[in-house]
Amino acid sequence: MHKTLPLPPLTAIRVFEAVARHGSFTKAATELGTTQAAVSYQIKVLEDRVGAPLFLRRPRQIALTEVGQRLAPAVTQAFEQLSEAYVTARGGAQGTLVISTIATFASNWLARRLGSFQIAHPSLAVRLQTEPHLVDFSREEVDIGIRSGRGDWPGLVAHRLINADFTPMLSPNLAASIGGVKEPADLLRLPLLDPGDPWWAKWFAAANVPAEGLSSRPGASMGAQAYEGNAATAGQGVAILTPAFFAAELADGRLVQPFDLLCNDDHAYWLVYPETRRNSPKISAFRQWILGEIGVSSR
Amino acid sequence: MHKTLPLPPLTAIRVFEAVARHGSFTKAATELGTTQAAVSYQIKVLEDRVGAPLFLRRPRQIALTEVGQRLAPAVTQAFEQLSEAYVTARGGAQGTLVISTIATFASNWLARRLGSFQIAHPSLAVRLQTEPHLVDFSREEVDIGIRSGRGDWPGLVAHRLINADFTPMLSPNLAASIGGVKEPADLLRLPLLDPGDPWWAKWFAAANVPAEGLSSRPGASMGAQAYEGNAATAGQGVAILTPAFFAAELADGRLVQPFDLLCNDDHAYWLVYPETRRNSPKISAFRQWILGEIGVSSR
DNA sequence: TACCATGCATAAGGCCATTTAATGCATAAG
DNA sequence: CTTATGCATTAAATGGCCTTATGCATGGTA
Repeated sequence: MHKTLPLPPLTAIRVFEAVARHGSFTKAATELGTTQAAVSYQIKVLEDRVGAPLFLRRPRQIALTEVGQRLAPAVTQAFEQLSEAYVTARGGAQGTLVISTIATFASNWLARRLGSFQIAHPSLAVRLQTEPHLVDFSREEVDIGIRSGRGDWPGLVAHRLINADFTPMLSPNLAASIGGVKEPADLLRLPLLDPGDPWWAKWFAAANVPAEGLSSRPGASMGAQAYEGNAATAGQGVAILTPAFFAAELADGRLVQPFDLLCNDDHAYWLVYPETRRNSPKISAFRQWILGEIGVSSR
Repeated sequence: MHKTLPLPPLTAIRVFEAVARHGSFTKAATELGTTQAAVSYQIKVLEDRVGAPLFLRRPRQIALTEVGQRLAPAVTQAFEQLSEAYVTARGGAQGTLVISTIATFASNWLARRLGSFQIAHPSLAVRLQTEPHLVDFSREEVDIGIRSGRGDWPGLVAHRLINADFTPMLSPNLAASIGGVKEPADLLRLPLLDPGDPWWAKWFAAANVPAEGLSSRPGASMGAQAYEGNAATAGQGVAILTPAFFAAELADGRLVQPFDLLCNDDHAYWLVYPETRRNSPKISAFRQWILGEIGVSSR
């Protein structure tokens, strides 16, 4: 077993490296953005530690001693390696954006638009992972999250993206099958998708339609808007959905929203990330992009 | 031209290296001889600089992030290189002792005894260089000097080795050739080596012998005691020499010192080295050795 | 389930390493 | 001989870093 010799102060080594490279205290000071006196001091510190002079002080010029000559190349190399590793790490840190979100948002909103972000930031690799729970940024390697909630997470910055509004939606054909949906109560004559969803009760209450025993009605509980939206588009029933997630279907007529009445249960979808990383370039880039997208789509 | 990205604080990098190696803030703190809080602080500093977390904080355990994984090996390697270079430089600095002295001292005193120093310090390589002038330690790569003078050099430590006493010496045969040298004036009947040397005038004055026109007497001016000593041993004349330099010749009878009268001109031989290097191991070793030798030989 | 041990985060405060500014000194250049 | 360059040195100011103390979350244990 051998005891490791403690390294001399790294500041001194860094200064030495610069001096050795320039062959001048003054020039090294300039490169390091410090004063010649500080350089002189640090070299003295290092010489004390090494136990021998590192430079010969000739008038208007210094020269490495043998000891200095042996030390300098290795030190320079070590610093180059450090610098390279740091730059690489920093680059890598900025080159991949990991997004954690929930399946609904990913498939109904993000998937369609993410391409424009990647085109705008070709050097950024995006890794999209869908997870059921809000990620813990201190434990998982995730840059940003998109989650529903109230926007009050401690330590996190949260930007409201879209409200979790909901309203019934169905295919035009299904509506026509009963001669059109004129008033809320008409919906009860059609199969409801996932009738046990509390959103139904809430919406019918807001519409002043008595609707008991909803949960006992037949209907599959699929639990994710994406699936229910597909089912509704296929004409299998009426779904209660968030319009913002089905802007495309509404625009091209695959789905219709028979009533303007929107409900919401106080939740919204939020973009979240740690406060401490507010200024990370890739996070800023994504924030700027997604808020822009929201602005566009809500017009 | 590319602008070099300034490295993050090296303290933080060093701490990171230890943490990455141990996989623990606490253990790294122990290795570094500091507190866990300091480690936590430095890691945070570095994470700010890199722009991304380097560790995932799992309960009772941390793990490197991808960025951290990319950074860690290179950093460890760089520090190993630094450490190795430092140890090597330090070893080299302590492994060679450069002595600058004058020819007389080297040949008449040092050469005979240096062997015992090298035996006592087999790992120390000794480089002996003879130069006419007192070396400037800040300009020449020299560890210690041996010079004559008054011992009052600013910035240097000076140990008095031997006094530059002088007294006439000659071979026993030469003395016998005139029936023995009984009193100082007898010397004037023999050839003097380098009669122009001011030492002769000084010594005869001290001996109360009138001796004018010494410099006009024939005789070679060799200027170095070593040569004059040899000439005297060979019986070519009387030399005025420093007894300490000819202890061996006096001991075995090759030379005799006819009179006890010693003169000196206020000079002495000194061991000198920079004050700042007083504690350098190799300098201490040499100082201890040579002062010991002086003690022995002056007994 | 309650309690204890482990490990990292955070806040406040102090200290010392480092820096700066000013000056001196030696030498080379003009 | 004068000027310019470059390093050394000093004292004083600064702030980065460390320490102490405490909190928080988790995992192990009775």
